[in-house]
Amino acid sequence: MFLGQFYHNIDEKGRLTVPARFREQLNAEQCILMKGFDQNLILITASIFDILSQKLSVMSLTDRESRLLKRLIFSTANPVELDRAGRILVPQFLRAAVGLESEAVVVGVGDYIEIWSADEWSKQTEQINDAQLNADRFSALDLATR
Amino acid sequence: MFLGQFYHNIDEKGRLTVPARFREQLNAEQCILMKGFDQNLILITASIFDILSQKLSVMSLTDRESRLLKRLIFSTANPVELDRAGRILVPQFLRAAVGLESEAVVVGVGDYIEIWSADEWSKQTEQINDAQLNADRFSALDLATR
DNA sequence: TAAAATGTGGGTGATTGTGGGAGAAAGTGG
DNA sequence: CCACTTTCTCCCACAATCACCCACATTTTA
Repeated sequence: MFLGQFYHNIDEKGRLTVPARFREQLNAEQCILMKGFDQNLILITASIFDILSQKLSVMSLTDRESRLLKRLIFSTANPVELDRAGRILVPQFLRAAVGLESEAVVVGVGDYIEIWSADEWSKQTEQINDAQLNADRFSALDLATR
Repeated sequence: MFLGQFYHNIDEKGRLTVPARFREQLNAEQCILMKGFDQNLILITASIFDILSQKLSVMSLTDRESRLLKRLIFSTANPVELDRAGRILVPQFLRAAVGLESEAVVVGVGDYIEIWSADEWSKQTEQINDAQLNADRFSALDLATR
């Protein structure tokens, strides 16, 4: 499980250090880097990506929305590997797509990892920290410890 | 069960001593430190956190609210361990999120533990101790001894 | 009163994040 | 097909941080 948030730099070559805590889970198998559904990138293991792609492949070709979704996922997906220092290379077109320059935030979201520009992430946390909104969201989750 | 409140210092390295009374219950399994729903942090055992994360993990990636909810929970959660002196390391971004500097209050709240900055805690106790408010505040909650 | 437990601080070696250099591979144009 | 530029891959170096250990004063327990 991927948890927490880490502020890391992207260097001039487009390399991004993956937090050490995440590496062990990622190094075991191949990883996919793709565009997310918000202004972010998603980094997932190949096995989780397979689950997604199987769900996509049963969707109908005649449905316009499902074709769009397939394009979004498959056309932006890139296999990536960690180098010896635990970094991935973020392709230029993905950096451009989400406004990633030098400051990035790597966020653990359970089964997968999100990568944000520092600017976009601070916009996110503003939404996340809106207490009143959260009260409503959590009531939907029925959050009890027992 | 976690009961009581304890004033402890956070040192320059961000370490916080967990009250000795709480340690035995926490040492038995891994713990998660995450942002709470008020201006505080929450320390819970992994087994309770798992209940939460399972509800979140089955939610769809295509639903905007689900993605926000996952971010809200997972991005602030951190696995922590007690060092030999019974302390946890509170990540810098969590300290910043709730204004934790040197003086902290560790509060037992039954199934979990809350961590407050001394300032925020005194605001809390003011509310709790405000008799005028308390007269009717909880009337909607059904609390009986049998 | 002695012994054990607790909260607090600091030192040290290992790990982590970051930057840059050199050679290999790939794309480009003549 | 060959030179040339650009990109990528692998390697090393360094600074900052972290995990682990020990020391010590104070409080609690026997």
